Amino acid sequence: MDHSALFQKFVAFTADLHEVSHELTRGVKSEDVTPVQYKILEYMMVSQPVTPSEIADCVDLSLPNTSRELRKLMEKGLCEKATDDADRRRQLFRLSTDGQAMMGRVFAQAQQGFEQRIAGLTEDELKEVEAALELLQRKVFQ
Amino acid sequence: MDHSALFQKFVAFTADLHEVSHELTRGVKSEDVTPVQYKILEYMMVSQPVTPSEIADCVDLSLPNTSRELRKLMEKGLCEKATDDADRRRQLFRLSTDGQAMMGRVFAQAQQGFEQRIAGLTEDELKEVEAALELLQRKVFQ
DNA sequence: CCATTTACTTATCTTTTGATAACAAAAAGG
DNA sequence: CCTTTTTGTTATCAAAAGATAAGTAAATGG
Repeated sequence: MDHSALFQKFVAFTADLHEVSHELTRGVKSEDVTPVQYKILEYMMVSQPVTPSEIADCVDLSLPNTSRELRKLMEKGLCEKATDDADRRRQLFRLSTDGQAMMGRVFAQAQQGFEQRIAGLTEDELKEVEAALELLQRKVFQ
Repeated sequence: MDHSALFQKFVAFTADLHEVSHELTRGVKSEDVTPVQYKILEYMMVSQPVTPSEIADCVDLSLPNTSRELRKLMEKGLCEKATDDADRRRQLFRLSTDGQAMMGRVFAQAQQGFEQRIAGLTEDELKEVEAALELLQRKVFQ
């Protein structure tokens, strides 16, 4: 198989997915968070609680800037901080009730957009989609 | 099929792909362009020539800000401007020789990273990957 | 103990990005 | 023609994000 052609398809695919996911989360701008702050909240949504170091790693932010954004998120009442009892240097951050609610709304809206996209598919086609997602993750993303 | 479960998988998939593509284009930071400028160059790479309006639409930038970034890219010698003869209001932008060369390097590096990821796959598996990409584009991205 | 390392914070400054107003030139359409 | 619309530019200001220096407190490891 021609690896270059496959790479081209991968690039086009990536561009398309990026556009779709951007469209699905478009509504977030109405809420009062910046893009970087949203990325932090999204990360908290999937792995809670998290330390500033973990966030800095995964969101690709310096530790001082992570600290600043976390402070802003706390001021907005979207997340909470607690000291780790096992290691009192570590700070554990999690979404507050409001933060959970907000991210819940965002995900619900994204899911609704996703549902519309797959609305016309049959059961068999849905299974194909699921299989394709799993195959790409397994073979390409590792 | 459970649509919520499928959506969860889609979210995880999107996050993974985002991470991979970020890793593949990591080396661009060494070149002297900002993230927004890189997006413009990437867009020019796939569709040339482009007008400021088209860029503004696709890269999600206001027209004044697009104009500013295009000026910076021209100052850096990465793209060129020419007036459309058919409609002299329209400005046609394309990559300069340097710009082509730079994006060529970026794509070559990304392709190299991609090759490593698929290095262990058999011919049949590569065909599966290609089929999965096409299926998702057809059924979900439209 | 005590020096060193780790985890985080605060403060400050620069760069990048976003938003808006005002303008110019070409085209479109009576 | 002459008004209106389209396309793009320039200028300016504010907000967001990046970078770096300096400092604190807790843990680690002789």
